[in-house]
Amino acid sequence: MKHKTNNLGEPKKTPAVAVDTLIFSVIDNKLKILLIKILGGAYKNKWAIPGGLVDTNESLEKAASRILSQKAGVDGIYLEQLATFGDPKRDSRGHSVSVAYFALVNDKLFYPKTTEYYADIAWKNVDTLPTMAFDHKKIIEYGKERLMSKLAYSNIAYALLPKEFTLTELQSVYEAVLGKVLDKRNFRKKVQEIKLVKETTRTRQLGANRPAKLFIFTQRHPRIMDIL
Amino acid sequence: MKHKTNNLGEPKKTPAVAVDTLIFSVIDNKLKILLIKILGGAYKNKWAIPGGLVDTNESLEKAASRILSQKAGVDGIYLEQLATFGDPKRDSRGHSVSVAYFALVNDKLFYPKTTEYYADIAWKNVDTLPTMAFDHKKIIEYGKERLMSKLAYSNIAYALLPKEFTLTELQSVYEAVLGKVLDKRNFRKKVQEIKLVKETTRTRQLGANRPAKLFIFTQRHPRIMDIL
DNA sequence: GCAAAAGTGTTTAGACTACACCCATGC
DNA sequence: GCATGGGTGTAGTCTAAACACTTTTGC
Repeated sequence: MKHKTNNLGEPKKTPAVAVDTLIFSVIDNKLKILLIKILGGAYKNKWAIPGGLVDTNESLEKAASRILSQKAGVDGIYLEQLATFGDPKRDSRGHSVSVAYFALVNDKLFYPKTTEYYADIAWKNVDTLPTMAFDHKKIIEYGKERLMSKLAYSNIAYALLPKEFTLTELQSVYEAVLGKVLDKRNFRKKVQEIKLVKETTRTRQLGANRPAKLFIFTQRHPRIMDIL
Repeated sequence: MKHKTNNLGEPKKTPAVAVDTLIFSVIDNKLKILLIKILGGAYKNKWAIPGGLVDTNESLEKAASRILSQKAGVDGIYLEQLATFGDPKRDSRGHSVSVAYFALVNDKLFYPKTTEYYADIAWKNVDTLPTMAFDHKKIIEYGKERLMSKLAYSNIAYALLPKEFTLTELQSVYEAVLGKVLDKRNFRKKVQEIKLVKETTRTRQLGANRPAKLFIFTQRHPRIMDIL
């Protein structure tokens, strides 16, 4: 906080500030995370979560959005701060403090495409990660825990689904994140009782079977509520 | 994360990194926080939570401990990361990112004494705060929320109490933090059922009344458990 | 009429809430 | 014997969990 200066009046040396963002989605009933492959340098060809340095006079949230937009082509998604990692050895090239963010997207919204910044970009299963650069494996584990608990006590699942969805789709998002099967009747009863979702008049039919009612979230803004 | 450099090979400019620590305690059945009064500069005589800049090659936790020890004479307490605040306007003197930590102490352990770094240091009621510097009021509110919820689903109350305590003392810590009265019978039943505490053979007698059994925490390390 | 996914209720056990009186002590 | 805080049990309500069959559709 206090901008102490040394006896030369120069600012004291502090670590660099970066933001790194975990982008989660549920695809094919699996919890996935968007990873990038590093182009060059000490960590060449290692996978990492997208991130970059924060500019002075830029807020952390703005930096996170800017970096995601510039480097991964991802825009306008739900973002929430996760935690800050500052171990001096987390990056072998010098001390940087990373403020980790946590984002949820509905995969239908966008397909990753490599940019000039990265060697590759891809959705990876969260529980079979490739070798990760820095302390990113730890950050992902931490983020997964957060996601699991937020799903249980808030409505953020809305960020993982399209506007309209079936209750089966909603349930399988929960099952993919939590890694366990849920009781269909109890689940449906609960999400309607607590007004997490409400039904529309529309239906969707995929195969040769009964059409499913389409539902929407009662609120598409983060809100605390007991779900499981 | 990535240490981008500009075309001169100089490191890109990022904000300064500080840590600020919320030190909570329950004193006289009130939730209090340890505040310092700033000595000079733009925020002279405003109150703030103790903090300071992080050195390069110093971890955030180490920086927090060091600063608390140097500047407030507080050592060896429970510390946990709260969140990071990075609004460019949070400090009028320049952009700094503050990693806020959250500490709990048993007031019996120490009495604040002013150091050369501050004009004053004192315990203040959390719900009647003086005018605060920076965005510290917001940080305190955030920390109070965290404390309230952690008390409900973990055993961290141990950090607010001495080794041995009565159930009445334990209950009033909960009541002070949560700001509401709890049912004595239900509270006692619960904390023993879930083995949050266990009784000792010792008792304590204060006034002209029945002596109270003394209890200890079953575990004095952070652990998740449903309490309320 | 059959395959495939959607949809729907009831029972049971455990947890949480509300609530009032006796106990041990010092003076 | 009275004032003070310590200590205890039960009944009613609510919530969570377990569980299986009927419906609608396309072919």
